[in-house]
Amino acid sequence: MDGRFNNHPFVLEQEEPENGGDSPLSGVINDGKMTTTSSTKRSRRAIQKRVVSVPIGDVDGSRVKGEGAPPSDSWAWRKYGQKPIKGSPYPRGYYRCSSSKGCPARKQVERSRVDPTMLVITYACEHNHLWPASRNHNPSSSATVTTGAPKFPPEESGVLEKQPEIEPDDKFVDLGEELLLTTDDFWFSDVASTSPTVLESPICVGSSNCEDNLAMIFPMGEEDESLFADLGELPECSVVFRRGFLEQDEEQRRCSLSAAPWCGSTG
DNA sequence: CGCCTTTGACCGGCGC
DNA sequence: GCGCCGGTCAAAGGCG
Repeated sequence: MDGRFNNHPFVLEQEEPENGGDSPLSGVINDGKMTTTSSTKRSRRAIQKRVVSVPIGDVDGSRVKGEGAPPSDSWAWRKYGQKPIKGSPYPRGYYRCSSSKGCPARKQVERSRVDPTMLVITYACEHNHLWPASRNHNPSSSATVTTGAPKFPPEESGVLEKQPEIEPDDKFVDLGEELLLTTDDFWFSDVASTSPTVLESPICVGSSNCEDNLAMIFPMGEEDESLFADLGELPECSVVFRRGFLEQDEEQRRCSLSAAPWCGSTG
């Protein structure tokens, strides 16, 4: 994982809260209230998340609403909460995927403390449905998607020009009980397709599972089937998610902004 | 009419 | 055991 993702000048990284819990970042999923099925004993902090830094200039184009304008990814997000974060002058907004009712996908949007011009988006949980389902499903009827209508519908994914490496195809195909990944990485396609300047990288710092995770995310060849089989059993969240530290993210960003695209490849 | 945003309250987890 | 902080839910209001 030596910065194999440092293609992005900005940052992103997620880590495991092994610090003992100093991370100001807390998990999102695992809320026994709603998703008791998973019943993962992991504490909130143990949740894997993906942090993405996005220049506000790129996202605010979709819908500026005060604090952190939710980046316009291809999904419909509904804000369900906002809270001031200790130590941060900016509040954090909590968004939930509104494309699908049962979609566990969530994300936290907050402005970077160090770089007010940057938005730190923390994704948690993956969408359990095809692309913009429900309302935004129809490109022609692109409703008032909170953060933007599906810019790159699966069918038109081929139009992608800015992210040739990313193919926002169907993130996964819901075959009943299994979630099949039909493309490289749903997370990527989701985030990447959001804005051309989105910076995100699934960096697994000092994580032995790193490669494993990556394997789940990127490589998708003939082993797809077997992989899918596994995915079907694995909670999507635990498959591709990563935990992260906003704190670190900021620090790293700071570094990246300073010089290196990304410092502390392994924390 | 339906959906989304906003705000306050409540709950759980973690640290001291 | 207590206090603090983060995260989520629920209700009300506004807008399309």
